[in-house]
Amino acid sequence: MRVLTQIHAHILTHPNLPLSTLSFGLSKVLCFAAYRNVHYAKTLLSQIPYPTIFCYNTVMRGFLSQNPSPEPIFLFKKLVQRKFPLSNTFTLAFVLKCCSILPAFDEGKQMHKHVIASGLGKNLFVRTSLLNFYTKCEEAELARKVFDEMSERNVVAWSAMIGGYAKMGMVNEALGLFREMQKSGIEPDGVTMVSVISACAMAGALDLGKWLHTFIDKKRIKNDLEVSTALVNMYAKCGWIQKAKEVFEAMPVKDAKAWSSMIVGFAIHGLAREALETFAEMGKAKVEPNHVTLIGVLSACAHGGLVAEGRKYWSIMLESGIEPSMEHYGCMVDLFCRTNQIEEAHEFINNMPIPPNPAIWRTLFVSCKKNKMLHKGEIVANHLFQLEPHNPENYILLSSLYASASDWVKMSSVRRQMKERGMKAIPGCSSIEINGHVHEFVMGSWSHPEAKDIREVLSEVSGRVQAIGHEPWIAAVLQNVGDGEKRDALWEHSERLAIAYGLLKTKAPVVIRVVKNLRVCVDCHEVTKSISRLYNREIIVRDRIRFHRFVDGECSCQDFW
DNA sequence: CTAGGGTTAG
Repeated sequence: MRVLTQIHAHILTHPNLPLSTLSFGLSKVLCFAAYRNVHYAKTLLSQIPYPTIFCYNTVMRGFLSQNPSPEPIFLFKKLVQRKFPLSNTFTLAFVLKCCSILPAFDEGKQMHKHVIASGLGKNLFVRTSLLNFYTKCEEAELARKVFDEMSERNVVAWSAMIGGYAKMGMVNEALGLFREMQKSGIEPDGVTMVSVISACAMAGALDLGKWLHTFIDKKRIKNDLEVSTALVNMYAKCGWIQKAKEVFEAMPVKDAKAWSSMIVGFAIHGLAREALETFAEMGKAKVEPNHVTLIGVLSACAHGGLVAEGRKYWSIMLESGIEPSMEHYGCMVDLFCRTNQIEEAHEFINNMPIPPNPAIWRTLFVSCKKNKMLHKGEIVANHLFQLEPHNPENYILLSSLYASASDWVKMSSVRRQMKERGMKAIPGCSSIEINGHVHEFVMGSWSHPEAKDIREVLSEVSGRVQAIGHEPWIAAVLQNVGDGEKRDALWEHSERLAIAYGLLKTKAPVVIRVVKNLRVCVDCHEVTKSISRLYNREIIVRDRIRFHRFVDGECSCQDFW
């Protein structure tokens, strides 16, 4: 940098240099400065008599290589004002990238107009940047429009759209587009695979995920750090933790993200000891943990009920200079709550330096409900309703607090309020993958083509479960109806429909794997334990938070979830 | 000098 400033000074102290030489010299200095001190490069830009578009692009690129900054957008505005020099495809790509990083929706939309006006809209780089910008702003339809209007699409364009869908949570769209891509004859590469594997991880689609893994080997797609990490994550999120571990151990190089995936994987399976051992190994391997690693470690402690360890890792986190975020606080609150240290949890929340979010209050609320602390629960609910007056989940929770205390008057009142405000509960939904197809079951809905057979299986299961003395936990049903109807309602819970379908379509020793959008209720948990013993089947249920592995009447969570 | 990728509480 010192040399650069010397050259800069030299150029400026020779006023008789021809203008073109001056410009050229300063541009060269700017180029070198862009990555070292981008602000210096920006100053230089203003001193160059007639800067080329290349100079502007270089400074923009410099800003993009650093922390998120709107500078490239400002520079572009200058370009537009001065009408010189004219933008090229590189400029547009850089500015759009800046808009997606921030993200800056309005500026990006403006850029779309500039793209059209510039006549460079057909350029692949520009279009892909535009498409990526829209997905980062969660504008699925606008992104898809940009994609559909492309006259030619390469593997990058396809990957951008597939990955965009996956990140927006539109898993089926992502997987569907991957199939279309194959039909179109464009060969997927490692980047494409990472996006598709992530979509499988979200959907819990193990069979498809396994197929993709074979596909990678067969097509000799490079199994780099990102692909392997995505596979570890996918196997963990699809319930096959041993395979996740196997892929992880075979990785020649592991960075913080790879270690974090493995630790988080163990955590959601309730394998706290394994998660902590892996964290220790990570230390031995001299890989610095990041904030996500610590989320994994702390949530492992929470899932395992390890309070002392949780506190220990909390201080380790502070010592290693990781500033605790909402997620870290959430893990600690969860840790106290799961071990029924409600006062401790509440105090921890009150001492948070950042205002607690609804999720944190909900954690505390659920704990109050479990411990039948009606009064405290109402106080916590107040915080929740202040922050989120329009979230139906909060109404459901409060009414379940009253239901657990058999206070039907207050329960109905909450239900009525909910109805009056036009709010609907999110219905429970479970899915099971059979022969590569994901079958979805919604609570109480019998729209599946094989509904009749499923009913038969369920009534047989229900008979056998009751015969061994299962008492339905009817407090799980919120409706203010007779106990008989509550018993029936329990048998329509979505996970039972999915498990019944699994029993119907597969035979032992095939593992029944179910993914649920909400948490499992106490009664379903008990019933699934019984099914695993009575039918001698391993059943793995991924609920909204973690895994339950049912084998021979026991669950891996040891009734702690 | 340009576009697409992996880990994130409840």
